[in-house]
Amino acid sequence: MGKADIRESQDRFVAAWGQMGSAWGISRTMAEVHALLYITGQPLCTDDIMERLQISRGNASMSLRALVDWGIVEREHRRGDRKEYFRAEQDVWAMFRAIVRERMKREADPLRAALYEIRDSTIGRAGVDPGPELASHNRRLDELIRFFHTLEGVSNSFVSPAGRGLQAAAKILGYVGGALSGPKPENTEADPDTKEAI
Amino acid sequence: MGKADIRESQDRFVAAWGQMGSAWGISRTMAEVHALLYITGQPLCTDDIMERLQISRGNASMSLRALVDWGIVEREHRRGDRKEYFRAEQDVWAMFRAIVRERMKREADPLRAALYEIRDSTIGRAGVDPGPELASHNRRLDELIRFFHTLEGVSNSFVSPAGRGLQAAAKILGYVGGALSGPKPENTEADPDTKEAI
DNA sequence: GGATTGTTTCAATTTTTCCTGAAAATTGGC
DNA sequence: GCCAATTTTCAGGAAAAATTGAAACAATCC
Repeated sequence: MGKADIRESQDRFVAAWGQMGSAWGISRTMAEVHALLYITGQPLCTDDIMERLQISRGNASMSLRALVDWGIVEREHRRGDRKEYFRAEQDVWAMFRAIVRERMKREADPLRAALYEIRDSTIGRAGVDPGPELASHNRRLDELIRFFHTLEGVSNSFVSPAGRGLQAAAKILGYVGGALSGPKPENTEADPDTKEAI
Repeated sequence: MGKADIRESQDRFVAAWGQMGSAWGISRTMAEVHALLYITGQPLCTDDIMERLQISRGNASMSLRALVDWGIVEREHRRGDRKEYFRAEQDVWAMFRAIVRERMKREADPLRAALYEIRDSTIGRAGVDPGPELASHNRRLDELIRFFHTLEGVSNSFVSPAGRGLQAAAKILGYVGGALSGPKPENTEADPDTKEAI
């Protein structure tokens, strides 16, 4: 179990993480850079990363910046050294929260906005019978909107700091589960309008 | 608000859903086919879909099969008609559960298996001091494994049928939240070993 | 303030993924 | 069992995404 073994183990982790990333719409390299920073636990500079992953400077720079934007990697400076170093968030739950926060913001929110927009421009004039086809079209859009609304509520409370967020999210989920089928869980004062709850 | 308006509204939904899909590692077309089936609510045949989305027969066939594999679209036959028709799951939560189930199975499970494999081949000989570097490497892997273990537990209970699943998932989440910081929530008998819980 | 070290940007290229269309296989009706 | 309608497969081509590398830019030191 020497340094070489650890290095190989790290490389395997990097590969596995990179593969997972690409299944989730994240560029393989970006996921690999993150994996490397996480698994080494050390702050690394651009050159370290380029060498270790055999990627170009441009690619490393882009990936690092994206990771910093996502909030799961941070820059670090050292006195007497002009290089920038990068360090990955080491708390897995904090990392997960950052990812959820970011993906909701980038993907779910715009989709929800689009859904509202679509519904509002098709809902038909007030007082006029929409006809069965439009009615069920609107119903489907509404159900989806409701779903995303709930999802956003759960995610918002989850994303708030520390374990508190997890418990808040659990509460809302429990409430939603209750509302969907069967009696409410006891001891829950969470608002069904999940956006405001917690 | 005529048929043409509904059609346009559907098209906009299809486009929005397709875009979201591609951000999540699902081919745009596959997401669009699903969107079309969901938003029309009607069973459609391959030709309907080809024409509406302007895609090739091969593409339509592949996308439909994938959707069926995912469990969010089902085949439908009609007497005296050799065509196959396809109908999308209309319950948004059921759809979400199917997606979670499938993605866990395809991506999280293999990753977790890989993590175990990596850890077990690097953990060092029993009784031999691993040294600080290997120790913290192993700790990081373990934390990740624990995280995925928990995630799997939450997802497994969630994925079980109906609102029950949601509540079960909420319970586990609440427990995890409690364990991570602060006191346990009351009224929770969920096993911390989430895999077996529920 | 100029030299040096380090970072970012982006057009060109490579790689990957997706899609097409026609051929092969399958299915249902008779 | 045969035929025609329908579906599936897959090699090749098209489109999209990721990556490189070099030039522009920025920061730091002396």
